Amino acid sequence: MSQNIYGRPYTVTARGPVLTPCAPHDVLARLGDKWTILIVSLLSLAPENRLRFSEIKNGITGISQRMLTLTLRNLERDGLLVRHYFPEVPPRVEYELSTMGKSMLPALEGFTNWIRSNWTAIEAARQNFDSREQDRD
Amino acid sequence: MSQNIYGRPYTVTARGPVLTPCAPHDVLARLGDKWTILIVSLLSLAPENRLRFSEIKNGITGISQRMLTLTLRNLERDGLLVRHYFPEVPPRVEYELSTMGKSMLPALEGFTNWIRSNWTAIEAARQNFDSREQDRD
DNA sequence: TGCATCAGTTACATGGAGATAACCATTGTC
DNA sequence: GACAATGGTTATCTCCATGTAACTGATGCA
Repeated sequence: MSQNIYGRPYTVTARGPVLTPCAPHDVLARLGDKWTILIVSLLSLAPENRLRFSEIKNGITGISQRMLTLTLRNLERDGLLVRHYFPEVPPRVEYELSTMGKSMLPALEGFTNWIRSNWTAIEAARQNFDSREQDRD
Repeated sequence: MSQNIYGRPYTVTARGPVLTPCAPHDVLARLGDKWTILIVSLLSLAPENRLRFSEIKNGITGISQRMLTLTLRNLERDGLLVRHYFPEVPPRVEYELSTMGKSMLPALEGFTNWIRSNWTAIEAARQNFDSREQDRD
């Protein structure tokens, strides 16, 4: 009786389907934070999907050193990118999308294609909603 | 010279690609919050993609009335679902995926399929990373 | 001597997401 | 008269993501 949708197990009861929390939220939460998808996108554009720390910092407007480090650590922890450290002076570090990270790109791109196609509609819906809400007094 | 990836405009400079922040982060942030994707998933399972407030509340373990209301408002604001209000006593309210909301499902499912396929690898990478980090002293 | 480079780390402050719990109006039922 | 059902709103609290800014260490260069 237990089934699966969007990575989430669910059971169909007399009152309708009942979901239990599960995996995909973790991944969506990671990509939904402020910087992760920008970094992944930037690496997807780079030759060999590989860039230095400073190249990423220069490529993403407004990110601080601290947030870049934190976000890269999280991506490395999840196995989505690989950190190559060269103990030179000054030190050099390169970040590269892992095999798993690269395998994510097509699926992610399919979804972001939908976003690109519908973004103006979403913005219009928001404006419409906000202006209608303004009336209630 | 300006191009587009993942909904984000970028320019290729001598130092590599430079991204400017843009739309898709908004949508990923919405779906990456704690409850949104659970609600969308639940509605995608329902007949006519339509459920009552109380049915959603019963279908999602642990969600509070407040967070359900807030998350539904945000989805309605974005035009991803439609709110049907019936002024009976006690009141009845039904939430239905909009046309745009339904059109999102295939792309979203493609992406969550990738997540489902790679989730165990991600968890393994996390454990590996955490145990290696533990050694450093 | 002093400053720049690179890739960070550390300390501190802040806003907002989310949790918890009480309250609301209307009606039907016991 | 008390209570349940429905679909909320409101107040208060906590915690975490994020921002800002200073500091690090080895070396090259002026």
